[in-house]
Amino acid sequence: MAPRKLNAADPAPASVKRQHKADARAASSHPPARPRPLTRIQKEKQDIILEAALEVFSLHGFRGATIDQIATQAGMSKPNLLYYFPKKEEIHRRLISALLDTWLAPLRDFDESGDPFTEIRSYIRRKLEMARDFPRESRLFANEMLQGAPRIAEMIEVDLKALVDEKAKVLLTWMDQGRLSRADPYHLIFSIWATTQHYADFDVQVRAVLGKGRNGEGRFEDAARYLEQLFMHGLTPKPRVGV
Amino acid sequence: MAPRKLNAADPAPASVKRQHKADARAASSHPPARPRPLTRIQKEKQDIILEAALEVFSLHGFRGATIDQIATQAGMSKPNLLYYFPKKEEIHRRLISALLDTWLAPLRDFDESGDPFTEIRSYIRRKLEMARDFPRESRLFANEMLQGAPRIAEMIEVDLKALVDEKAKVLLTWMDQGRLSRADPYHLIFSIWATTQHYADFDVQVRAVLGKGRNGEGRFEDAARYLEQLFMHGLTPKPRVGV
DNA sequence: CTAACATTTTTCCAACTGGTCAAAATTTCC
DNA sequence: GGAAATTTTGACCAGTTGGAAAAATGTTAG
Repeated sequence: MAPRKLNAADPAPASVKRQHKADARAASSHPPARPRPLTRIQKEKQDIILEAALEVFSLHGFRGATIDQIATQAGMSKPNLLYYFPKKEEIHRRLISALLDTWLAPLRDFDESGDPFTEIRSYIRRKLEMARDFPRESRLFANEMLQGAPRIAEMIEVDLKALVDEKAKVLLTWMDQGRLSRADPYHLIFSIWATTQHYADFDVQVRAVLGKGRNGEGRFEDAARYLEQLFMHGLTPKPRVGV
Repeated sequence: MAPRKLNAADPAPASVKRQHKADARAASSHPPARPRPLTRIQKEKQDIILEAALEVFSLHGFRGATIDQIATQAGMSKPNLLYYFPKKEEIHRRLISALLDTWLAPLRDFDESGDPFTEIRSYIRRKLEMARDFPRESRLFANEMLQGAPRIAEMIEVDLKALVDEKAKVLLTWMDQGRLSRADPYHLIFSIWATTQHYADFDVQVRAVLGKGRNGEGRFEDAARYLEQLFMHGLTPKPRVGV
């Protein structure tokens, strides 16, 4: 439930800088002493706010979302919300960094010692499950990407790149061993990301095109079946394909 | 250069409703007479504005973009811009409908009488070229989708669906003839959309992950090679694949 | 009960937003 | 050249936005 951090961007110091009087608690006059025990109530409210913010940000993007909308969604007044998160950006930052963490977990679990096809298949499954179960997170991420990832540029240039480099190497090894069709490992990963996240990010379009009849969860089962077939066949090594 | 319209959403009546005094020209007092000859200069300025708006909207989405930003980008004052497009929404509407038109052209050209693999391969190529040459259009579209396509819901539910239904039928025919591996045609189309548009919509991520060394246009050539391989192998019909 | 702290609400504000309007500058057409 | 039409600008506005201040209302430990 608490996977390793890709990048711990929310240490606390930043967010507590001028926290409500709560930090003077327990101690009396230490300069920037014991930052915050963080009440259970506080944690709860913060979660409610983050949940509401996810809803709003994922739909309208950072600029398009307003604190008022988030507050309403969270069932509280704007100033009350600002009591917990003094800055709009803070809320967004928290969401993004929490997101990146879980978002890349499936890729991290990519196991070199496993069977290539089993690994790829289960990676696709997991990504697809995430698109189904956490579409808002996916859209939040997509929104950030569309805008040029101003707030997470470093994260993707350093941490994400390192992770993908590592996994690309694994894929290459498998290819060298003839256990996987030779193909650009980076683009292979991109294509898995793209095809799976598509079902979250372009959900409206998918639903519209599939029509009313095919909109239950079945949609994702069909997608899984199709994608498995595509990637399994597409990456099965073969001496050559008769033209 | 002027493909058939998917949906002519900008007839004129709406946009001329209270146009600058220009419409009183030529005639003198016809009720809603001759709507608009539309000067060459007007057309030019409008194009400049639309170009600037594309830049801004594709980056920030509808709500996130401001008229001031667009005006600055277009090198004119806000009131001046509003002289040409009295409403922010008008600009956006124009962009979207122009976009849909060209965006779906490749799919429309999908030819039943052609060879399945040739058709699919060239469809992928074209979509990839569009991602390369018109990334902003792609992002504008993606932005709209992420937000639930409030402004084009009907368009995708009717026109787009009809087009995809038609092409799905073509794919099914090919599959029945054993010329194409049996697979869900809708998800097949989705996967092509997803993988190709990914290179426009997630451009930052792609660049970051590929690293500085691989950022020239070569990126797209690699992608094209990879995707062709994936889809060609993935969809080649075979009696069965040994597990 | 009450002092100390935590939370919430009310009020307010300055900056920004989409948009108006009339005057000024420019272009067009005779 | 000059009247009429078009285009551009500057001043302005009402509504919204992110956020600050402080008063009001809990809550809790002694």
